[in-house]
Amino acid sequence: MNDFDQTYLDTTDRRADDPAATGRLGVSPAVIKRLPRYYRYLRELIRQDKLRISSSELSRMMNVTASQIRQDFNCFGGFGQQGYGYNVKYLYVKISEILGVSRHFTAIIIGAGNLGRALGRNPMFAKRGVVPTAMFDVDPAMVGKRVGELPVFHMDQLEQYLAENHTDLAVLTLPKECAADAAYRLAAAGVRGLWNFTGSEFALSDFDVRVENVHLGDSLMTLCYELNLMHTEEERKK
Amino acid sequence: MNDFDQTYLDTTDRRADDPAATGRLGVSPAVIKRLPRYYRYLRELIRQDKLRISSSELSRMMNVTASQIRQDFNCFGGFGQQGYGYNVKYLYVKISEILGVSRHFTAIIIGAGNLGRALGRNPMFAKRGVVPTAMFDVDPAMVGKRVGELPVFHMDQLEQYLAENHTDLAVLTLPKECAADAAYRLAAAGVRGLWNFTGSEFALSDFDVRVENVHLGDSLMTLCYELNLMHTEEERKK
DNA sequence: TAGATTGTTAATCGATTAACAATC
DNA sequence: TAGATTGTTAATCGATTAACAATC
Repeated sequence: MNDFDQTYLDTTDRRADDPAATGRLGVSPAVIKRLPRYYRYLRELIRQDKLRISSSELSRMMNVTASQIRQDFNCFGGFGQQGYGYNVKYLYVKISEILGVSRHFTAIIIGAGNLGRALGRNPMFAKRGVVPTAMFDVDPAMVGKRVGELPVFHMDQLEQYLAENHTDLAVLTLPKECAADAAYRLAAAGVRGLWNFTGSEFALSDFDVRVENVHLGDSLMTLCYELNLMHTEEERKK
Repeated sequence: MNDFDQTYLDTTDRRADDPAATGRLGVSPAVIKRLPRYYRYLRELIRQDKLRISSSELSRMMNVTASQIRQDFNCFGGFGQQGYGYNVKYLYVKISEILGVSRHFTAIIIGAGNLGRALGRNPMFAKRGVVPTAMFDVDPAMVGKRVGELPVFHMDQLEQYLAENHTDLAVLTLPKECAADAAYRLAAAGVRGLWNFTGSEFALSDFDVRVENVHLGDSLMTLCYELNLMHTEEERKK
């Protein structure tokens, strides 16, 4: 570690009184949605043993403007140093903190169908500090089995399980029709985040719960739109 | 069908000369990303046998402004009728056309792991007019088997298969490390769309290929950000 | 010190919302 | 015709980019 790194890393909350620095104040959703991508690229830079990076170098890698990168990082109080750039590890740690990677949130998966089982075995959770602890289903053929490391319980045991095991978030991979009911039960039992793959859009106005909807079908359709556009244009040219 | 419907549906390309009407001219990505959601809600309205809907009624259902709905639909030339609203079926057909649902795009799945197999059995494709035809993998234990209806071929057979079977898009569910290579082979063999679940971001500048990246991990992390924020705020209050 | 690069303000761009005239 | 609701223009809002002074 060179001299610079020493001084650089010694930035003990220079702006603790600035709400923006602690991530409390409203950071725009557009910025939030970009943070995980920064996280991925920084992880890769660390893997490559890169110590520092400038906003312009990162901008070339990620295909965004250097301006945007600096603006984004500054929403949280400035992680760089003029004339030097950003210390990769420090930046990675800071973004990890903002994203709660080190909190090690616990998760359960509701619905042990194809998608639920695929997600249950996915290393994605571990990479992001999320710990899956169990799966739930109503199918007697699944209940009592294990999916990878995860035990599969019956949905009837949900409330009991949640009372005994602190659970931060639930992944919803059950049929659309059961989604709203399951979401209500989870929220009522104190689960704070729902990662919703069901395609059902429900309201949980009584509870302080965050819902992240993943509409795989919507994503597929935007691709189909592009393909359709290509076809239409080609036909027009003829 | 009432009198109105008759006249209404008889709108044979009133604006065929207007580029916006045919969807050729650049429609903003923000609008495109909302179309699949309209598609879903309209499908539901049809299921409920609803014949007409106004922008304000739809706005209440979907939690967006009526203004936005009218603006969005008007990017494609106006599907409504003053004083009446929108004919649900007509609107559904129009949006389906824009999204290419009736083209029946063919798809192959590259990577017969957990996620690939889960997607291969997912009814999502059928609902959106996409027809999966085969899966590919390098694992001898999978090659030759079937996943649901889909035969699993070896990756070595990819080019031959594509030469013999017209394929519009490929779903990438193989390991990150193999993604760029597979993407290049697919593009070179004429596949026009890639639905990329690998987390790898590759450039295919030599080809006219559309790539839709699905970063499940990024989605999970934005949820974690929200949860982390809740925790931080609660701790602050204490 | 001189050079580099951030942090930050100002300018631009795009997307959303409001308003209302057109018209069914 | 009168009422309703779109299509469309104008106003607002937010997000991105450009520019540059601060500073390491």
